[in-house]
Order: sequence, then structure tokens, then C-alpha cells
Amino acid sequence: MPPADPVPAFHAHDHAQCSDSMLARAEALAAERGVRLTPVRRRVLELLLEQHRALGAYEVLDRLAAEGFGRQPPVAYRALDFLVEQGLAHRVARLNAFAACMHPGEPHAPVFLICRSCNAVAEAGGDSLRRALEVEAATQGFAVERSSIEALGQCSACRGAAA
Amino acid sequence: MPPADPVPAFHAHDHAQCSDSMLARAEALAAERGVRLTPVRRRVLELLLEQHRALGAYEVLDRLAAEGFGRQPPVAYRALDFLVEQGLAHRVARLNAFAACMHPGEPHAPVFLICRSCNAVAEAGGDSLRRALEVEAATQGFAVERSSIEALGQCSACRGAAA
DNA sequence: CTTGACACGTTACGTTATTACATACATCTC
DNA sequence: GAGATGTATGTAATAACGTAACGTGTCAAG
Repeated sequence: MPPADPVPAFHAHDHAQCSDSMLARAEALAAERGVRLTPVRRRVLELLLEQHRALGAYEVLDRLAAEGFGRQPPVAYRALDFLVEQGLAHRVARLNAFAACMHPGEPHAPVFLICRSCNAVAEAGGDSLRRALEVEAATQGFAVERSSIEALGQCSACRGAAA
Repeated sequence: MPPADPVPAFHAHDHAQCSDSMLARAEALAAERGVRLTPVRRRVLELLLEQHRALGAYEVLDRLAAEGFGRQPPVAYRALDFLVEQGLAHRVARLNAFAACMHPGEPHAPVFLICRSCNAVAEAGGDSLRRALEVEAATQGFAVERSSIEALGQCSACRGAAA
């Protein structure tokens, strides 16, 4: 269970360590669910974790092709779809891109904070937001199944740099 | 100023009347701001209002072409961009589509409730959500500039029909 | 009547995503 | 192990979405 502190994307942290720990959790979840974290799928997740930002499908595809995997779009899209289905990654519609999930295994409504300067994508916890959304939807008799909240703005580092 | 009751998309209501009233408000806003609600732009807004759902750019374009307007993508995109800039329509990233705004002139973070059965798109008020989002973002030092909240699920009518 | 700003239209192109089908690989059964 | 079955990977081709660049028309201001 992750600590309740702020998600790391906009904070100094050890990428290698957070990647490793997320990968380990992904392996565990896959085993638990009886699905296969194959080499392509695993490599795509690694790429998303390494970069720590949202990557376009074709960006992922280029990396895969360079590493000897297939070079046609479905190769990337299938791996990305798998990760999204398994809750190991999220789609960031606003950017036509994908980012690793920082809370795999926990049900949550992703809240993306997208820095327009450095393109980093932080994923906020957002349980209060999820509840607020469900309340709002309920007043219209609407049953929420999946939701995503995307905010465009500037992270603290870039605001500091701009000032 | 719109009443504080639920937005009409998932309720029985007089489409013609709500379209007319939104169009009138659009005209007023355009005049107030010194921008031009030209025939193409106005027609696109009418289309969005008539359908009362999110329309893809090419869907809009087909209608325009059939009615004697231009038949190239920029014709539709420019009109849609204009409407979005003026706050008369919103982009629904999840669907690569556009929907008329039901609260033109009021600053607000759009909250879309997208029915996966009938494709209707309701726009909830969401001021409490906007505030919750800003609080959440602030804990990470992130300054929100624009945001959108999109929920996929089923509206009350379709849930009734399914049951 | 000219000028300048804006809107509209077109061609051409770039990016993102899917369909359809063939091949390889793992797993289970015998 | 050999064969059957389901899943994953790979390919080619194309659809869907979006933008850049440029020319023409319109209209109000000077």
C-alpha cells in the first residue's frame, strides 16, 4: 500500500527505485490475475515508468521497433491496451498519450496534472474527487463506470523557472 | 442565468426550445464580445444543439458539405475551435468529439457524463468538483489552468431500458 | 476607393488508431 | 512427445482525426 504522501512526479525521487517497485507490483498483479506480462508488455510498462511522462503510441512503437519488436502500430496499441485494462497504465486523452499508473491495484479515478511546460504527468490520488463526481452524476441518475480528470497547467518547478 | 436544476440532457425536455435559447445567448455573447457568429459557425452550433450529443468533426463536416458549405476539414475545425474559444462548445477528448456548452458565458470546469449506450453527453455543473480539483492540485504545487472531467457510464434512461 | 483584418475555401500532408489476416508460442490433453 | 486450443505477436493496408500553408472574398475604417 503506497503512503498517503504526494505522488512523486513533481518531486525529487529515485526513478529507478520507483520503476522497480511498480514493475514488481505489476508482476505480482499479473500473476494474481492469471494474465501474462509478456516481454513487449513489460517493456512498454518500463518505458512509461522510465520516462515518467505520457508517451504517444508511436513514440512507444519507435522504441519497440529499435529494440527488435514489431514495427506496426497494433504492436504498441495492443500492449498499451493491455496495460490500461489491467490498470497498470492510463490513457491521457487530452494528449493522445499513455502514462504508467502510480496506484496499480487500487481502484481509483485517475487525476492527471499535466505540465504544459515540461510535459510531466503527475497522477493525483483523488478519492475525494471521485466521490464528488459520483454525487454530481447521481443527481442526474447517471451511473459512472470509468472516469478521468485531466488538468492542464504548470508544475511548481516550471513556475519557479518561469518566474 | 440558468436555473440550478439538473442539466436537461438526460431528462425529457423541449429540444427546440433549449436550442433556441442557447442560440439566443450565443448571439448575445458574440455581440457583447465583438466577435462574429457567422453562418458556418452558427450552423455548427445549431447542429451540436440539435443532436444534443457529442459530434465528431467529420460528422459536422459532412452536414456542412451537404448544405453547401466547404467540404474540407479546416472548415469544420475552424468553426468548432471558434465555438470552443468562445465557450459555446466543449471538446470531449475521450470521444474526439465536440458538444454544445449548456452554460455559455459562465466560467466553469466542464463535467461530462457520457452515456456509452446512447452517446448522449450531459454537462454537469461541477463547481464543487472544480474546487476539489484545485485543492488536490495545490498539494503538489500545481497550478490548474484548464481542466476537464469526463465520466463514462450509463444514463438513467438506458439503465432502465437494459433492466 | 484603398487598405487591412478577418473569415472562408482549397490542396496537401501529418498524426493517431483500427481492421483483417497470418504466424508463432504457450498450455493442456492424451 | 504429438496434437489441439487459445492467446500473443507480427504484418499490410486503411480509416479517422487533425494541421499547415496559401489564395480569395467580404466588409468596415480611414
